[in-house]
Amino acid sequence: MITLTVPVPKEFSFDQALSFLKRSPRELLHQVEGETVRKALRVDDDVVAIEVSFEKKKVRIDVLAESLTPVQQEEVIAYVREWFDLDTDLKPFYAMAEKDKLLKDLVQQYYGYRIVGQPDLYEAVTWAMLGQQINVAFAYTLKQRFVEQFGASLQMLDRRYYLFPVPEAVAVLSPDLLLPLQYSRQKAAYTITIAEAFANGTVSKESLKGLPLQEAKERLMKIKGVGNWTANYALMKTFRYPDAFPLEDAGLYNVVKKYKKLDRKPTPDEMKKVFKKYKGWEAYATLYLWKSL
DNA sequence: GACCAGGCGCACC
DNA sequence: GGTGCGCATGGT
Repeated sequence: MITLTVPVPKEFSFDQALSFLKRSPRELLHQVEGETVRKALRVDDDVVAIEVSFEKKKVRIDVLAESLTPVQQEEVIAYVREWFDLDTDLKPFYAMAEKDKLLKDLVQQYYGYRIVGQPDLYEAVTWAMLGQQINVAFAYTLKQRFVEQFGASLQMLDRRYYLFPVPEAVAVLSPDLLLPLQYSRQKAAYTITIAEAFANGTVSKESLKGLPLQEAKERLMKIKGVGNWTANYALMKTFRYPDAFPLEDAGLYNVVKKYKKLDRKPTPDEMKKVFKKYKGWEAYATLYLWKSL
C-alpha cells in the first residue's frame, strides 16, 4: 500500500464532501464507510483502488497497490484535487455570500462544502442526462443497473470496485439492452448517442478544455439528448466553470419560489435577477441553494 | 390519484 | 422563435 497526502485550504470540509458522497445507497462508483471513501480509478491505463480519508488537516490517500510510478502518483493526487475541488479559493465567494440574505445562513451551516466534481466528462454528461426529469433516487437506480451491467470492476480485499462503463463499450450496445433496466426509449437512445460522440472523438474532455463556456456548451449540445441544463451541469462538474449552472433547474425554481413567497413558479426573468447577484459564483451559489431543499 | 421530479426533442404554428 | 406534448417511473 502507498500513502499520499494532499494539503487542503482552510475553507474545506471533508465531512461535507462525505455527506454528499453518501447521498445514495445505490452508488456503486464509490463507497463511504465511516470516515473513509473508497473508489477505483484509471491511472495511466491501469486501474487502482484508493481509500481517501482525512487526517491531521490533510487528505490522506491510501492506494491499494504494491507500487506506483511517479506519473501515476501525480495522477492520483490530481484526481483527488479535482474531485474535491481543492484548488478553488472560496474566500471571495464567502465574502459575497455573507452579505446575501439567501446564502448567509447556508454558508455558515455548510461551511467548507465544495462542489464534488466529476473529472470524467463522459460520465458527467451521461449522469446528467439520466437525471433529466426524473427524481434523483430513480436516476441512481438506473445508474446502478447500468454500471453493474456494463462497467468493469475489480475485486480487492473482499470488496468490489466498479468503474463507469467506457464510451466504446456503450456505443455498440443496442437500445433494447437498456429497456429492461427501466430506461425510457428516449434515455436508451441518448445513452448511446452520447457514448458514440465520445467514442468516435467528436467530443472529448481534452477538446473542450480551456474553451469559453458558451463554446463548450454548444459543442456538447450538438449531441442529441444534451440540452442547456445537461450541458451546464456537466461542465460545472467536470471543468468547474464558475458560471456554468443549470438556471432552468426545477430545484432552483423552488428555492426562489420559497424565498420570494410566490404562489407560482418564478419567471425566467425573476430567476436571472436573483442570480445576477452571484455573478462569477453561480455554480457555488447553486450548490448551497440546493442544500436548502 | 394527482402532480412534480436536477429536461429534451420534435411537431406544429 | 415560441408553445405544447410525450416520455417512464418513483416519491409525496
